[in-house]
Amino acid sequence: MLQRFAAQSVRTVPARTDISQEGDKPKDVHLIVEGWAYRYKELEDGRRQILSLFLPGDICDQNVFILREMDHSIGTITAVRVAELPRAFFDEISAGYPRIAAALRWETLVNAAIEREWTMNLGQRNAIERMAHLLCELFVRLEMTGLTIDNTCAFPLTQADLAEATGLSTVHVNRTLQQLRAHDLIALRCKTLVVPDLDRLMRTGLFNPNYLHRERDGRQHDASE
Amino acid sequence: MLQRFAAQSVRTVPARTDISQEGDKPKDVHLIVEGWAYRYKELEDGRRQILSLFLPGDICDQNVFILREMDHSIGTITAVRVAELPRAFFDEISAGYPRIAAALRWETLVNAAIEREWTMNLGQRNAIERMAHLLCELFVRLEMTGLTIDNTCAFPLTQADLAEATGLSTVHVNRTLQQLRAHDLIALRCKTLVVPDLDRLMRTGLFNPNYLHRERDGRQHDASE
DNA sequence: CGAGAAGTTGAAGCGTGTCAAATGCAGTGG
DNA sequence: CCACTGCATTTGACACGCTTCAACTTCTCG
Repeated sequence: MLQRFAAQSVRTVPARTDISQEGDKPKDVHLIVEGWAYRYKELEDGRRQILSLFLPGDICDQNVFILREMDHSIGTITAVRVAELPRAFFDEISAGYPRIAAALRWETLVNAAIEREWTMNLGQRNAIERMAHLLCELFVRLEMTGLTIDNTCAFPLTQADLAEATGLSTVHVNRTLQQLRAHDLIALRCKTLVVPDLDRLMRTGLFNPNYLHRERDGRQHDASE
Repeated sequence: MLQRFAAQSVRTVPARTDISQEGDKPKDVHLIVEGWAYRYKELEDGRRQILSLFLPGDICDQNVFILREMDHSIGTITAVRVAELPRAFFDEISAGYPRIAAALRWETLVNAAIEREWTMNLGQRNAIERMAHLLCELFVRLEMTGLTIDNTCAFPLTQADLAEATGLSTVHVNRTLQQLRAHDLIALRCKTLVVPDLDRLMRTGLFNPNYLHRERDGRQHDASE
């Protein structure tokens, strides 16, 4: 359903490039068709925090055009194919396609829930749990979009990226990954992640997938109830 | 504009009570009319994280009824007067009141931005910065709703609450507050916060208020552009 | 084949957490 | 009005998880 509209204007952005920056006037909304991107923010002194990761199928900032300026930046990790959804697209949807509008609202809610779980992660989990949790989340999200094969998925993040996402230093990320490897919880080499036993990884990350609301992709919501 | 609808069903919830809990089926959306509340989540082993604070005028979880179950809980800090907004309310708005619908979407976006700034806070700022930032945010938000008098506001959070919001231990919260007091950045006694020099507090918290999008309350947005 | 980026390692320091006990404060009942 | 209870705040001593710094190694790619 989205595909039809999305096909409109797809462009390719190279790896490690900003799609939009803090302070910009928001224009289009971006749908990630292929590749990985991330939302981040930085302090004056250079400290950076990755706030969310966008995987194929994710919509970056629904409704942003309502705001006067962006309060964060969005950058790519890999080369990314993005569809640019103009404001008119959303107006049209909300005027004539209640089912799709509901699906979009559902997407927004799930993204918010994911961001909250990240806050939980940073506030309450220690390094190992935090890393395990992040890896679980990414694996499960990729699985939902059919981007895993058995217990394997592509994993383009560097250890420096993981550090900015988890609020740890790169050195400690390295040591944490080694610990996870030592316990056979993951294998991570050559931009490829293998999770031999997802349940065990979930347990070490205190990962409870409820917040991803995997029920049935949010399509039924306006139909039922 | 909201008042009219909100007046419908206002009820009072005592302090330190859950309004809704993780796992519940979401029903109504809550508008805080008076008092403070918070969104939180906890791990199996009891660690708790406060994810957001709701002040008078805030709407707790727009559109939640789209989800099958709550992925977090909401509880009160003080006694709270809440208006319960039924699903029908939102349907009505989005059908016939585009301006209000836009204002509601704006509210959602600002809340999301605030939650993201909290992630930034937990991931990148140290104890002093973190605490200073949180106090700045609360002070400014209260100021926006006219709930400050000069440089003073009510402040019902306990140090244990602050600990759960900042991801610090209560002991360290206590020491951090003492440091802030020692530098004359705050005075905090008897549930009252005084900020003698907001600019200095902002600087020590690396606080940049952009993310609150204070421009003009989001009312003009559907009119202009 | 060379150069820069990504990953790895060790040693030392410090910011926060933990534990435990003391103090202060508010509400309750006698 | 005072003793009693329980919660919030404060303090000290100690432990440890994580950061920092700096060097080294291994990959990746032109």
